[in-house]
Amino acid sequence: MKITARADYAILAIFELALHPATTRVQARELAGSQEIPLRFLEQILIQLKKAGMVESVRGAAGGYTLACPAREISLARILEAVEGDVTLLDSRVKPCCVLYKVWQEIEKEFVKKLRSITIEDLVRRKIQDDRVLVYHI
Amino acid sequence: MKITARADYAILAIFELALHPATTRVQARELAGSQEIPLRFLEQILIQLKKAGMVESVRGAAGGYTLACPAREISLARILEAVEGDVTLLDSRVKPCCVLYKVWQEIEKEFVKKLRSITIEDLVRRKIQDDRVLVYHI
DNA sequence: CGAAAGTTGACTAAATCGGTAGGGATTGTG
DNA sequence: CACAATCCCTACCGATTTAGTCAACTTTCG
Repeated sequence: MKITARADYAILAIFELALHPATTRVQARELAGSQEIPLRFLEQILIQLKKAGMVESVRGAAGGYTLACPAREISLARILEAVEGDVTLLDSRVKPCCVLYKVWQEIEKEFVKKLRSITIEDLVRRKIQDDRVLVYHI
Repeated sequence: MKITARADYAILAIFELALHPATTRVQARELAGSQEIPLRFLEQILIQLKKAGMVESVRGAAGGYTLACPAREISLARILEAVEGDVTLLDSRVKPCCVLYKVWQEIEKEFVKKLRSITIEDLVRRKIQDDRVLVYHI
């Protein structure tokens, strides 16, 4: 019932990408550095995100990553699905016959709905707001 | 992000106990049999539930388990806390500095609130209703 | 006392998690 | 062209968690 480090990193990486202008390429090394993610581990995660169509990459000397679609189209649910396979509370072991099963399904449905409603754009907007509050405060 | 078998079994066991009259003792063997839970594994779980004050046990030849409090006072959250230690989405690794942290906390809060609102009594009520529907249907 | 039942702690096999490592493919630069 | 920087792919590894088993012990009823 825990968010995995993998998922956490994936969200942070995409978030960091979204903070850069859409046209500039950001290198894995830079993403790893700014969010304190082990580089080699992040590279694996980025491959998953690429396969899921959320980031694009350019190889070679001046290569790097960019978002493959608007931040508004990338929800937390989408990222979790990409790196964890699926976003479900029950695994296949549980039999769909009992009362409890229905209850879990209800809870899961609500949970996923929430995850689907929060996008990277929301996170960016929140951050900008937070930063502004901070500035006012000084 | 999965419910563990342990937690699932714990809820099923308490649910099964709640289906019996409050005064009758139910043996671990019987609970295990009716919910298809490995007996030895269930015994471990029952110990945890006992320590958390949700079940009482009587040893010896005519021993067994009973609920230690009304089914209405046993929420899913309480059971999960008893067998899994805590009900949190983030582990301590995540640093509370970033925007994402706040978002996770919001989601977690909502999730736990839901788990706290569903009690074993609710499950029993639902089951009775389901069974009645079934009877009507025949 | 003896049988039935609960209790406990140690143990284990398998899966998952959080990474690391090596090497190959691709591309800009000198 | 050579080379360095970068991404990509596969394999591996140690620690932890999960799911469960086993043996031995204690308690209680008859």
